[in-house]
Amino acid sequence: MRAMTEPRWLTPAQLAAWVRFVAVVELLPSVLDSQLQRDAHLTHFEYFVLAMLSEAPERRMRMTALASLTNATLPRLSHVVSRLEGRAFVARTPSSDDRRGTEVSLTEEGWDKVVATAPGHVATVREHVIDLLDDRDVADLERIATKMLIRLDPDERVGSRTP
Amino acid sequence: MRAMTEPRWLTPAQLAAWVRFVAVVELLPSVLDSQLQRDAHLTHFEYFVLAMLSEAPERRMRMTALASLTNATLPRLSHVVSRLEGRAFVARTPSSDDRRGTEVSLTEEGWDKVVATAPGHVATVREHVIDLLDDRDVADLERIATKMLIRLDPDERVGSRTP
DNA sequence: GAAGATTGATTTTTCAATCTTG
DNA sequence: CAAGATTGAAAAATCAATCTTC
Repeated sequence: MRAMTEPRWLTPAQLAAWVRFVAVVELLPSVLDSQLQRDAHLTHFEYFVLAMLSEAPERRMRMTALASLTNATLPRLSHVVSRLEGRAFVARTPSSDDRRGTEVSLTEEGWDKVVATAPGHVATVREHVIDLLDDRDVADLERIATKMLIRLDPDERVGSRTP
Repeated sequence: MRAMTEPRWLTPAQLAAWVRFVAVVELLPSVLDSQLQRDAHLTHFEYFVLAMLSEAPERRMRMTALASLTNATLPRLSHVVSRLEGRAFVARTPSSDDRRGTEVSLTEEGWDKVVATAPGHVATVREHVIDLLDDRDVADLERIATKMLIRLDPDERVGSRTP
């Protein structure tokens, strides 16, 4: 085949953790999507976009900033924003300072949608994830997820919050 | 709106853990898919199907069993198996005992594909996840993922391995 | 009627251009 | 030429039937 420096397989403990973790990664999105689709006709990603906008100053954000915040590519975000725009949940306006840029803003309808949808979504998150974890688990999960993000998302300076 | 018993929001600690965890869940699949797509023209799910088959007795399995093992729905698995069949990595044969059933088996080409692809995939898993975690992290991750699976996947009796 | 599985249509994501402004 | 963003085509996942056998 090709010259490979003897692949280092996972130890039994690592493999056990990986197998379960990857199962969670596979299953969690469909649980979140199902509830949101059923109760609000929204994918989890669409909801997340609206939620991030709802917390932004003036409820508006540049496409690139929103893409980074939602861990999405720009093409993906652009398509989703178009869909949300068609439903009147967001509006696009050209950026005033940089004329290449586009700003997305949450409309009144969009805000109402987030407000109406959030409780059911949080309940799902609690039911399937958070309420199963005690305080120690939560702390451990944050520590581990933070470590992973350093490599998965090198651009996002994980951990540095400008207060 | 409707009668809701005051939504219980997440505590700051829970929210911090959730935000990071959900970012990992969003980012990890594309990292795995990218490497496999680039090096083997396989999605992560396709690879996982081949890998599970490669470890099964006789390298063959019923569709339903394989769907359960790969955390997928039957329609999804069926489409993916069709694609893999088209590439001659797997073959379908009617089940001998239950004539409703279908058995999928890994072909020689499929086996070779897994053998050739596994090292690069494990390297990616190490680089982006496992090598960032120390022994304690790995143990914590398995504990937490196991708790989550109990709710995310109620059918799979997590934790009971018949030796 | 339920279990096992497949199929076709719809929806969403990804990929490769493309366009415009800095 | 890089950065910001969009677009349309291609690939994949989901959803709602459908079909066969138990």
